[in-house]
Amino acid sequence: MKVLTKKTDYAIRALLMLGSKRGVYLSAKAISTEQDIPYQFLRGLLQEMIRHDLIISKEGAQGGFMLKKDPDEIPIAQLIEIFQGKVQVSECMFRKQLCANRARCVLRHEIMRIEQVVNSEFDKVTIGKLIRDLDAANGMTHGSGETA
Amino acid sequence: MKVLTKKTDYAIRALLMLGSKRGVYLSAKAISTEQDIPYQFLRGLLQEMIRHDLIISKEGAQGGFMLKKDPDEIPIAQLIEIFQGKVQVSECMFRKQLCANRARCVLRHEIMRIEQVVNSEFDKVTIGKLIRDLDAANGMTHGSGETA
DNA sequence: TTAATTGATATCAATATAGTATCAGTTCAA
DNA sequence: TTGAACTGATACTATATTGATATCAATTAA
Repeated sequence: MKVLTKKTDYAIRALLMLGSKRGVYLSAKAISTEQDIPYQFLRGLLQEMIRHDLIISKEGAQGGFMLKKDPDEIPIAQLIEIFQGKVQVSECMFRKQLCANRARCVLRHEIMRIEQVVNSEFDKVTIGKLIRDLDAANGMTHGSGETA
Repeated sequence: MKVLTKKTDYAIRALLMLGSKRGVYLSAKAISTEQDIPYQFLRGLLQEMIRHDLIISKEGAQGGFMLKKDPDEIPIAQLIEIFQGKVQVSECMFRKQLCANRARCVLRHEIMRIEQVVNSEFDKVTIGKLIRDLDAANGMTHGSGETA
């Protein structure tokens, strides 16, 4: 069971890079090279993140991408939702079988509870938090701002 | 993001049925009909569960399947692992990028922590617990042992 | 003007998921 | 002792999802 697909993985890494260099435009090429993400694939992801108001872009030479939102307001739960769809345990598990003739379905309830736990965990981890964790780890042995 | 695939979903339902009728062999056909699971597909799942020592079978007329383990010792985490593979956040997320030259990787640590939370939640829910929840719900309006 | 860039889309390949078909072997019961 | 009701095993097909590539137009800075 793969929790994060490549799309989400790549998107997080791109955002970490954008979040580490605020105020300047980073090109898709630069991100692709630095993070070892397939160029055209990454561009699709960046477009998708523009549509979701996470980043902005500037066209033309010296153009690129920049964070639009505060990194602390980008939980990875949101990225999972964008690139993998909302967390759902299964389309309508148990419903036909068990919930047909009663209002409340304990199984579905149980399953939904887990769904919420999972989501809340992914909500706690934001791009901002990851950047700080990363800086702290880098700070032990390197100057700040590094990613490798 | 789909947490349970059809395989896991069907397997859980089959086990709930087997767990509700202990001591008798239920045929794949009976389970398939009752639970509305594609017959041959179900048979594959049952074989897989035999291999994992969850159930036993008896061949021939009046044959079928029976639980081998105590329902309380079958967490759905195990079924997810069997039919969808171990829960993993991503193949080796962040490792190349961030962990190359240091022992500890805070990001990976963060991600692994979530992995454990998810797993522990799925460990808490066993087939036995689901059967009891189900019986309790049925008991409110029906005789016990019903599944629909 | 031109090289560096994004916007938009079309296409493709690989993998995973879901489902079907077939045949051999076993067992119960008439 | 035969035949129907079963499981064991395996091969196959269809569809969806994931991962990746290619192309061309439009924009911008130098």
